[in-house]
Amino acid sequence: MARIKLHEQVRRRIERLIADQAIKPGAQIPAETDLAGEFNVSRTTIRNALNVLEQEGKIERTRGRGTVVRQPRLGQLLGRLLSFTEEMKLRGLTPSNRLIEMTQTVPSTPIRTLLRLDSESVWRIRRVRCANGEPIAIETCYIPWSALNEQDAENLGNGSLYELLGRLGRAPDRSEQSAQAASATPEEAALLNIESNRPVLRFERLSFDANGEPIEFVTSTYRGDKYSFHVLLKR
Amino acid sequence: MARIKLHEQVRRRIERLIADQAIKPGAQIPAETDLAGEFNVSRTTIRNALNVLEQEGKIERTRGRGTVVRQPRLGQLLGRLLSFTEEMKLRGLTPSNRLIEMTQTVPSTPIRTLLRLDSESVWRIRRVRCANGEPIAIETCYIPWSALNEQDAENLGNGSLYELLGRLGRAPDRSEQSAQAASATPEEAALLNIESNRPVLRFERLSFDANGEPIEFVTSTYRGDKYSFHVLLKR
DNA sequence: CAGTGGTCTAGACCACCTA
DNA sequence: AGGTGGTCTAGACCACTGC
Repeated sequence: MARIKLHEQVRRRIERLIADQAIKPGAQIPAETDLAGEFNVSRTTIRNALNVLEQEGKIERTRGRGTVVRQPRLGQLLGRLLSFTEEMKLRGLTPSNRLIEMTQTVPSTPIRTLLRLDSESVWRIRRVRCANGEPIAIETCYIPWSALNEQDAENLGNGSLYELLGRLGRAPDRSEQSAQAASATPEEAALLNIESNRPVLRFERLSFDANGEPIEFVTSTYRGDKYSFHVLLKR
Repeated sequence: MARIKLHEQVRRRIERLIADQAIKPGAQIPAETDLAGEFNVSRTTIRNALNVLEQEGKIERTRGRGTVVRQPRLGQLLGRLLSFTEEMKLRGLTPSNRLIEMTQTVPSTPIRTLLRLDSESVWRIRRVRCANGEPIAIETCYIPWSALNEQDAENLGNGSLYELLGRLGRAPDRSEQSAQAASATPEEAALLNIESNRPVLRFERLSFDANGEPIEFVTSTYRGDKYSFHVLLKR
């Protein structure tokens, strides 16, 4: 029986209120002390929950004034680590995948270094990622061989890799991600159904499990015209 | 007399230790309880300070194991709101500016809406941003007229806008930023000293002061070959 | 002025790691 | 078993807002 953290329970209940429009965008959320009383937890726990909601862009806090529900204005905000599947669902799109390649190889030295491997092999998984059936991105993902057996790997045609890794006890916990603008190579252009040299967003992501062990290295190429990346920054 | 927050004092002292290599990358930082004893503050205060350092990518915490100084591996990480000037300094580059345009205009409707203006005019400031003398980005920045007088504005050729706004009591506190890949327009290409249609990273940023009032809207176009954007994401 | 979120204290127990 | 960071409590005072 998995123990669910208190502040997570609180967060979900408030998220639910927002999603159901029980508290409408722009409207005020009860004060932190009131929430603490209602949920029968300490104010610290309430604040932990609200910190996450703030980071996700769902609420906005102002000292002396209160906390209000934000009306999402730009696209979906990405302040936390999400899988492609999760992200597309958040944006209200239906994700799907097309598996292009799934092989076991020994990767290049830089990738071996990032994944802290010597000469072990990895799974190399290439997928075209679609939203509402339309190709949005190409993802090439390197998973240490030891993390995945062949049978598990077979389900990846449709499923979420993060979900799978979670069931194996190696859920991603944090990642370093970089983004860069580039031109689509002919191969990318063909897979994404765009012309060569059109602008694309290229991401590299190195993810770690809760032990700080590298669990995946991913490069993704997103169509420049169909995708943008949003963050909330605090001073 | 400005009151400096306790956790900020603590953060700076630890940052100093890291910068001076008194604690080397990979080495362990004293436990939170020990730090609390040393600095004579509560553990909560220590944790507030460490949270920021973690978000900035300077330390890495693992439950049961401890906290170590991260060796920066990718480029500079951007988890917090920085000005161009600050960012370039962090990357060890020398920032400079070339002012292209500085006018007072009434902006288009979408920008008026973002800045919550009716028909008031704004300062429209276009600058080429350079690192070590080389053009890196074009920045077009819209500041509500009321926030800046003509004399202040004159210093912008060389100075930091954020510093100036801070002195006027309207320092940016948070911002919403989006990033997109695109092709350089002929004008952009000329200013950035690249060919037309080369990939660029286009950012839009809407910043707010501590009262939640919009203080600037900025669009920036960065050379795709000279710039990438890094973030640390937590699950 | 009362009410809000921001900061801070001094404890406590837990989950997890290393030895 | 002892030490670590993660969670949580029950208080307190402060800075700021808006009436």
